Amino acid sequence: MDDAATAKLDDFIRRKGMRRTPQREAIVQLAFAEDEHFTSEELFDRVRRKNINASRATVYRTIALLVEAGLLQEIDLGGDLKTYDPNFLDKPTHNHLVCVDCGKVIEFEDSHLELLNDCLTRRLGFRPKRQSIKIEACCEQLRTKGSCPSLIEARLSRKRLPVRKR
Amino acid sequence: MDDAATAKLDDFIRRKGMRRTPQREAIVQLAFAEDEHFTSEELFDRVRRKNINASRATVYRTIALLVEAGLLQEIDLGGDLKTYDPNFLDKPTHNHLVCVDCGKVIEFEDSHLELLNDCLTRRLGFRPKRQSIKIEACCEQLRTKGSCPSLIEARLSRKRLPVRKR
DNA sequence: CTGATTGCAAATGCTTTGCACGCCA
DNA sequence: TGGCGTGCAAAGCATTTGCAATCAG
Repeated sequence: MDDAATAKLDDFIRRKGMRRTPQREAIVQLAFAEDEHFTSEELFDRVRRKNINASRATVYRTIALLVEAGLLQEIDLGGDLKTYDPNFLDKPTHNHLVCVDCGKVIEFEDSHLELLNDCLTRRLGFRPKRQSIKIEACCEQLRTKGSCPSLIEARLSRKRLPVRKR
Repeated sequence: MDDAATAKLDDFIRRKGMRRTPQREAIVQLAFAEDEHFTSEELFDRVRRKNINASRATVYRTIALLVEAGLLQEIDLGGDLKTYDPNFLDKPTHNHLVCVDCGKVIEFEDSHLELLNDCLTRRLGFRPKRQSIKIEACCEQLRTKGSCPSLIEARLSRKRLPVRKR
C-alpha cells in the first residue's frame, strides 16, 4: 500500500471519527500486500496464516470499510463469491480479461476503449460514472496445443479454479 | 419466446433425455414472456401470480436448465442477486448500462465496441469467447435538473431499487 | 471515561439438495 | 413400468448482526 493510499485511509478514518486498531492496520496491510484479487475468505486466510488476531467478522467489516473509502473495488469475475481488486487506486480505468479455462485474470488498460465507452454513454444521454469491462476468453495456445501456460501454472500452484456453482 | 428458441430448447431436452412437463413449459414461457431481466425470485413471483403449480425449487432448476442450454444469460447488474437476461438469443452481443440512481438498465449494441474488444483480446493472446460490458452511469437530467425520468418511472411503478446490501 | 471495535455465535437470505411420491414416455 | 421431475423441508454457505466485553483516544 503506497503513501497515497495510507493518507487516503487515514483521512477517511479521521473524518468518520473512527479508530485505529491493530486489527484494522494488519488487515489493511495484508489486503494491499499483493496485487492480486482476493475474496473475503482468501483475505481471512492470509490473516490466519500471519497469526493475526482478527476474526472473520472483522475482516468482512474492514473490507466494507475499504470499499466505502474507495480504496478497494468490488469486481465481478464470474464466480459466486465477491472479489476485491486492490489495484484500482493506481490504475482507475483498468479492465479484466478472464480465461474461461484456468480462471486466470489479466488486467489491461486501453484508452481507445475508454474513450469509446465514454462517447457511447453520453450518446445514450447518460453521464459516465464507472465502466467495467469483463472479457471472457481462452488462450490461443490452449486451443492449438491443448494446454495453456496459465492452466499449468494454476495447477502447479494448486490455485483454485474458477467457481461455477456455489 | 420465438421459434428458434423453442426449437433449441426442444433439441436440448431431447438430447439430454429429459422430459416435457407442464411446470417446465410454463416456467420457460414466463421467462421469455417479457424482455426484461429478472432474478430467480422475480420469476417465481410471475409463476405464483399466474397460479401455476411450480415450486421455488423447480423454478431454480428450470433457470439452471435454460442457462445450460444457452437460452438464458446470467448477467451481473451490480446487485447481490443473480440476474437473468432473456434477450441474448436475439442480440448475442448486447451490453448493459445501469443507472446508478434508479437502477434502470439499458441494453445497447455497438459494432465498434465489439470490434475493439475483439482486437484487444487477440492482442493479449487470447481467443474471445464472450464479452460483457457494464457501464454504470447516471442521467444528465438528474444532474442538471435534480430528477431523472427513469427514477420517477421507477418510483411510480414501485419497482425495486438496486440492491446494495444483501 | 466514553463510545468505537472486536469476537463469538446466532441469524439472514439466496440457493441447493435429499428423499419420497407422482407422472411422462 | 422405469426413472426423470417435482415439492417439501432441511441443509449449505457466504455474509451480516446482536451483544457483551475490550480497547483506543
